[in-house]
Amino acid sequence: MAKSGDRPRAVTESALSTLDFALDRGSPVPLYHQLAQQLEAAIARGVLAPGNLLGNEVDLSVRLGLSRPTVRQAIQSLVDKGLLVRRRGVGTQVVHSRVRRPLELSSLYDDLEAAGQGPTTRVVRHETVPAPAEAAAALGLAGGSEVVLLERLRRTHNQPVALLCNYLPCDLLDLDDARLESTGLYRMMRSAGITLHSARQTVGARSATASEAARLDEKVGAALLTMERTAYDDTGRTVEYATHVYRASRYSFDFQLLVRS
Amino acid sequence: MAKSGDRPRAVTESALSTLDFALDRGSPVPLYHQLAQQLEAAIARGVLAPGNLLGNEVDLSVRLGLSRPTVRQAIQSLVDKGLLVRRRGVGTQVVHSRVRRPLELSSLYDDLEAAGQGPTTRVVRHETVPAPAEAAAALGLAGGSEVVLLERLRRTHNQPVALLCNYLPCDLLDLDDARLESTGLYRMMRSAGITLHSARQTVGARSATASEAARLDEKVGAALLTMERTAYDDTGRTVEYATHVYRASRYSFDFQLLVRS
DNA sequence: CAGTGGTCTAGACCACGTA
DNA sequence: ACGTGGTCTAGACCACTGG
Repeated sequence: MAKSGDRPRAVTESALSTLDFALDRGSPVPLYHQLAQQLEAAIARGVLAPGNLLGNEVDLSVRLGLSRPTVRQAIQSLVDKGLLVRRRGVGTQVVHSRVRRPLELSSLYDDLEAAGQGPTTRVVRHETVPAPAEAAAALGLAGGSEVVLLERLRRTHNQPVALLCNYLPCDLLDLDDARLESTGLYRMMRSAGITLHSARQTVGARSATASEAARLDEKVGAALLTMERTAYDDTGRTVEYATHVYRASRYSFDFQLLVRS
Repeated sequence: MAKSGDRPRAVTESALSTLDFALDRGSPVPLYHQLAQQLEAAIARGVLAPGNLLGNEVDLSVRLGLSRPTVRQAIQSLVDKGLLVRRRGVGTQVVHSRVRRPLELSSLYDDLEAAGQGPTTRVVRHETVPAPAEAAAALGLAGGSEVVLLERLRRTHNQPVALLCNYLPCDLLDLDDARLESTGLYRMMRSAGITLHSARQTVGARSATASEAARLDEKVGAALLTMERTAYDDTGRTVEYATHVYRASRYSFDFQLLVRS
C-alpha cells in the first residue's frame, strides 16, 4: 500500500481519480445511467476495490461536468443494487463482500430466462377447463368459470426437474404449443404486449404423490419443493395463477436480499 | 381481461384534488416522505382507487407548494413499492390489483420481526466449535477455525416449526441465552452496532432425518423446507452462516416480486 | 397537436459523524 | 469545526403517448 506515515486515507481516497469516464451527451442513454454503468464496470474489474471511498459527490460532479443530483442519481442506483454504501460524515464506499453477482431476485426471472435456454419443456396438457377454486379466487373469477390449463414438464440434462401447472384467463393470449416449448410462457406474454409488473409467491415443500413421483422420476413420498404464484400485469390484471413442483434433489431457489433502510 | 366495462374509462380526473395533505416543514421527516406516506394511506383507505390517475406532477407540486423533484421523489418511492405505475404520455396511476399488503421480502425480516413476538425460541446448543467446511467457507475462515454454534428450536402455538442452526464468528458479539430467547439474534446484532446489509439465501427441500423428525414432531422422511443463509453487514463482513429447517406443514416462504424495468 | 413523465442544471441549507 | 451525504428549490428541455 502507501509507503509509510500516511493514514490509509491516501489509498482509499480514490482509484477513481485515475479513471476517466466517457460520457456521451448525444447518446439516448441517460447520463446518470452511463455513469452508473461505468462505475459498476470499474467495480467489477476491481479498479474500485471493496472498501474504497468514492470521493465526495460535489467534487465528482465538478470533475465530470455533471450536476450533483445527476451524480447522486447514478450513485443511488448502485446503492439500490447493493454495490455501494453511503455513510453520513464518512462517504460512499464500495461494498466489501463476496456477495455474488446479480443472481437477482428469484424465479419470475429465472423461469423467464431459462425458458429459451438449456432446459427443454414439453407441454403435457393444454385445454380449457372449469377453474378449480384456488385458481378462480386468484384470477378473480367466479368459481367454475372457464380458464386455460397448461401443464408442462421441464427437464435439464435429460432429467425432469419440474412440473409446471398454470391457469390463465381464457382470452389472455393465443398459446401455440410449439412456440410454448421453444420460447417460454413469459416471453410469449411479453411479445403479446403484456407487461408483467408484480407477482406474489409462496414457496413450500411436501411429499410427492404417486403421479408426481412417476412424472418426475422420484420415489413416492420424496420431498418436493412447491411454488405457488399469482402474477399481475401493469394494469393490475391477474394474468396467471400457477402451482409448480420441483424435484428438491435437483432444484432450489436462490436469491439475494438487501436490507432496506 | 376482466368481465366488462371499466377499462379505458377516462376516469375521474383525480379524487386526489379533494384530498388535503398536511405537510409539516418543521418535522424532521423529509417532505417527500410525508407526502409518500399520505399518498400511501390514501391508497390504503381506498380514497385513491385502483386505476385512478394521480394528476400531473407539475400541478401537484404547485398545489402542494413543493418543487417538482420533491413530488417526484415521493411518487417514485411508491412506484418502487409497486403501488403506482407511471406511463409516459399517460400519467401516474394507482396499481390496480389485489396485491397484498407489503408482506415485504422474505425471512431476513420475518425472522427478525417475529423474534420478539408470538413465537417462542429455546436455545438448544450454544458453544464454540471447530467450523464445519461449509460454515468456514461461508464465513471466510480457515477450515477448522473456531466459531460459535447456535442451535435454537422455534415454536408457535406450542408447536415446533423450525430448527435454526447458526454459525457466527467468535468475536462478533456476546450472546446471552436469555436475551437470545426473548429478543432474537438479529435484534441483538443491531443493538451491538452491527448493521445488516445483505444476505444470500437458498431455499430447498429434503426429507427429515430421525433426529430432525423427533425434534420437530414430524415423521421420519417427512418433507421439510430448508433454508441456507449467509449474511453480511455494511462493511462487508460476513456475520452469519445459517442452515435452518422448517416443518413444511406449518411454514412456507411468502414474498412479492416486482419486475424491475 | 398538446400533455405527460424523463432527464438535467446550479445553486441552497440542514443533519449527522468524525475528529 | 468540518466534511459528508440528505434534502429541497425553481426553473429548463426532451421523448414519448395520445387524440
